[in-house]
Amino acid sequence: MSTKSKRNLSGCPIDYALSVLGDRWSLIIVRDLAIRGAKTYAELLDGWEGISTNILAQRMRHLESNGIVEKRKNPANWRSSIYELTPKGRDLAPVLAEIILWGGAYNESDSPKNEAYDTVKSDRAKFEAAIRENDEIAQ
Amino acid sequence: MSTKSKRNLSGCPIDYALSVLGDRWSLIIVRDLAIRGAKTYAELLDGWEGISTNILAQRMRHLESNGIVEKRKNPANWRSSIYELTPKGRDLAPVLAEIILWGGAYNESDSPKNEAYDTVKSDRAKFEAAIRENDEIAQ
DNA sequence: CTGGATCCCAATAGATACTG
DNA sequence: CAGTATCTATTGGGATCCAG
Repeated sequence: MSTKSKRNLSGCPIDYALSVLGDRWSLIIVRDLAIRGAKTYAELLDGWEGISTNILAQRMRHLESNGIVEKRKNPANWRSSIYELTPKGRDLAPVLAEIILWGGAYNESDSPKNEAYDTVKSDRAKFEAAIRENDEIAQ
Repeated sequence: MSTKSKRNLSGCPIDYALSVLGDRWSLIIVRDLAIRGAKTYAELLDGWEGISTNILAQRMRHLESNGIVEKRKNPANWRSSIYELTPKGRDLAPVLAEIILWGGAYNESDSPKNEAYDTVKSDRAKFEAAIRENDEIAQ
């Protein structure tokens, strides 16, 4: 098992980013935490795409060990945990912004309704600030 | 087989981008075309990370069918083909830029020597313009 | 109940050898 | 040079099980 980082041989910053986020699910999870306001395992499971439990658990471990997310106890409900982005994770805001702009420009299908997707286009600084401050602009 | 797009159920622009680029290699290939000046299959094979031949062939087909790259004959050498980014592919420049900035900020290892990585930091517009114009700032 | 772990099985990714 | 063929390894979905 081992949370061995998927190897970043070249030292290239893109390769490094891919070693942390370069799979089909990690960035979806970041998106759910950053702009959909998901906070718990159950909320992450119940996303738009339907990740399975084993993959989610594995990715959360990977993201945690790479300093993207942090897990803490929910003070309001001791049975539940709260996941949140670290500053390193929140620094992905500009990456998310550019991906949303590119994906929005070339994807034919309609985006799901989410204020954030409009915000990126109309006021990108606001979008990024919201993620950085962990304010919810979401859903 | 089939170059079936890896499914973009949710319509989310991020999910769309991931359906095209969300694996360990596609963005590496885009990087090699955009900033390392690779143009042929052999040059792509001979990158910093060492992709294997079957994966490269498969990804090139996927990228081509998703409108990111274009293949044409090399006018100077009829036995060889030239791959290049389409405008859609070159529009990934801002995404690459943000990834390089993020990866550069958090990756401990030294980046390989490439002018482009310095250019992003010092003059981002120049970096993006170079990719958009298909000028080589590379290696 | 929430947050997983486990198992089974299908589908993909990948290394290496080889070919038109 | 630009791939394909083959074989192995890893990932992923879905159901179920289990611990706090």
